[in-house]
Amino acid sequence: MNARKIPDIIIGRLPVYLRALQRMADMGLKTTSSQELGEHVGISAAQIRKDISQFGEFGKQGTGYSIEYLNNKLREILKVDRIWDVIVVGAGDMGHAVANYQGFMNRGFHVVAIFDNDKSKVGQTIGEFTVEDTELMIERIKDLGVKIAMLTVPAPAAQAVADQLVQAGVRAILNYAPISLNVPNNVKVQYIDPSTHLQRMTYYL
Amino acid sequence: MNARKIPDIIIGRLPVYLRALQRMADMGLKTTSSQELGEHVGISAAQIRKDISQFGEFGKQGTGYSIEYLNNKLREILKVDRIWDVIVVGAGDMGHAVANYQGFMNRGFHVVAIFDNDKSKVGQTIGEFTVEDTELMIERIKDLGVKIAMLTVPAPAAQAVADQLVQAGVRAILNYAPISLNVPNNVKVQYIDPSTHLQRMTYYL
DNA sequence: AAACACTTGTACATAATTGTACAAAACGAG
DNA sequence: CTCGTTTTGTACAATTATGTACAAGTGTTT
Repeated sequence: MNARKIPDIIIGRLPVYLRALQRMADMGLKTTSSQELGEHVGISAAQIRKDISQFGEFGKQGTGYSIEYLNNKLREILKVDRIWDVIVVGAGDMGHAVANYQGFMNRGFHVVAIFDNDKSKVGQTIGEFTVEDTELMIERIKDLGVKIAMLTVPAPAAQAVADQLVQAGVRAILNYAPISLNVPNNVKVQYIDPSTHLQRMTYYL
Repeated sequence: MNARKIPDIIIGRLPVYLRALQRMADMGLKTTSSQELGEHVGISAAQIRKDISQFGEFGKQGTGYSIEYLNNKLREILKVDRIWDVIVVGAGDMGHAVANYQGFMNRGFHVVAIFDNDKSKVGQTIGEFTVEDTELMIERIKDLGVKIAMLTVPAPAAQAVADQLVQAGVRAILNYAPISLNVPNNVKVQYIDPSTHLQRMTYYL
């Protein structure tokens, strides 16, 4: 695969480039430059060129990058040139919103099931899904072979659920609960905590 | 104020420390150490000590940090030792979830209004709120003096709404729309795009 | 076909971030 | 009160990330 180790900070920028490229492609544009892309995403042109060049020479001097080609390459690099099945744990307001969100289409993800431990929620329908019992979750995840989970349970329950997910073979967790999770080294966690994001901005107000 | 300029990467970690400290305080704990706090949040003890020491000498050798005191200091530094009014734009599934989210309490934020441009949604109730018309948004924001907005509109509408928010005096935007926003330098934006977060993890799968 | 404008990929320089190590302070045990 | 343990805050070193500058390739215009 990729010979040398790519810094995670670069990996973190690639989805942002990809999002902008997909938008350009949707608008029917054919080529772009590091300059133009940089203006869209708020990152310097040199940075973008250096990031992209970690993975190969995808541009052409004088003309820039083919949007379609770079788009495909980035999807390949990020392994979203396929569809990943994803489960949602927690059928509260956030679980509803995430399960119904149409924005995963075309980004490489597909929600296949939603779980909750509240018996009064089990069996309810959310969009096209029926809420399943958390008690059966580990087996279901193993059967489905799902590697990615979104966690929308209350904070006090999050670590216990994360432990179950790890046990079931999940390798990536998108955690909406406002708490840091402890997981083994081979499991990745990303955090979405609106309060944390807001607090990062109030410092500057 | 603070004499020297603090790097943004440090500011970004403070809300994570604060979240862990509030949790410890809720559990009735009185003191902690950079070591212990680091284990909770997954950051090295030295890093935490250095980050905190940017703002003063809040710890005591041999015993560590008073949780209550450090908690208060961080809230002060991040300016969440007060309650900030926040508005939500976009009354879709995500707008609903965000407006009803109870997790902003005790973190320094209070949702005061929700807007949508869809006339069929205007007037509907969401929890304790009544959806207001985006056409009247700028005036309402100015009247309320709101400085923080959460953007949960579809991507194609996001930039136009952001422009209106800036015009109304908003200084911090939490953007749930999957698109990069262009705003003046004195306005901060934070992004929440689950697909982007997921794509950052699939690279490692 | 020469001149020009544009743009990449990278070498090199600069800046920012993180890690290491330790003096100094605090506290409890004996 | 002395010794041993703990833990902070910081000086210094190492690493990582970003910015600058430019040779070289591409296409367009005259």
